[in-house]
Amino acid sequence: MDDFLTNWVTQLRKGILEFCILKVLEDASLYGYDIVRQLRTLEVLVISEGTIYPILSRLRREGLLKTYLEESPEGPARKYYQLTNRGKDMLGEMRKVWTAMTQGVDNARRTKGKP
Amino acid sequence: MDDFLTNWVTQLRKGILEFCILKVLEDASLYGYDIVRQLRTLEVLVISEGTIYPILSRLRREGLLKTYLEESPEGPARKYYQLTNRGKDMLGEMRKVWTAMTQGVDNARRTKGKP
DNA sequence: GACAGTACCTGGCCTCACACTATACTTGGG
DNA sequence: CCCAAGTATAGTGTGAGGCCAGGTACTGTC
Repeated sequence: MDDFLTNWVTQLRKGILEFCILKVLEDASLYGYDIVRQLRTLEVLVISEGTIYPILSRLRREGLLKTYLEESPEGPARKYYQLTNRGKDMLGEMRKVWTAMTQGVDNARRTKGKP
Repeated sequence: MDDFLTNWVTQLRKGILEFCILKVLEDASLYGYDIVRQLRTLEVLVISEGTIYPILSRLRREGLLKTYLEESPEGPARKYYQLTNRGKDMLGEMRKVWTAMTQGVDNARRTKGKP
């Protein structure tokens, strides 16, 4: 893929990842490694662990997520992430902005002088 | 508005601005100051000149836009920006990614194990 | 016991949006 | 005549986010 386009897609992902992480956590609590797999099912959001752990830490620091540990039958303990009330509220606000943004972009074109 | 949300919206804009600029230039050549006014009509994309000129320079450097000067009846000469062929092609690619991305995000949720 | 898979995390790099600032041309008021 | 306000373009510094590369550690298999 073209360099410019690759880079653009990276930029476009900014903010969107946070949004998607909160969205997948809306229905169920998940652990980091699993979130990566979830998002990987969306072609345009192929990410690695190095990308989402910093995001998860930040979201926890901001009070949008809380965590608890649980032992795993295969590998080290899993850290589950769960939406807080503040997280749920924020997700609602973000959804509004997202809707406005996508609709706005889709309608973006030169406003004609007179019809 | 909440600090976190404000910042998130800023991040979300990344990449989207470039896309919108190319989009508004698809129908007609415009000069920088006018592009700002065009995009300001979209509530979520309120930007200032300081934001758009670096983007325009970059897009021109990348060969997606070309420019020509034209005198103005009110103020200094205007620099009009126009899509190149490469710009048109790129816009097409970006549109595909944008569509895939927005649809992907809207479908983002926990994939159920078994129904 | 070496390897692959699972699971978590950090540091440094790059790019972008934005606030701030500077420049320059035109028009109208004191 | 100068100064303020509106038009128009441009550069710099800061801060934040995504990502690559790398590191740690636990479990089961050949």
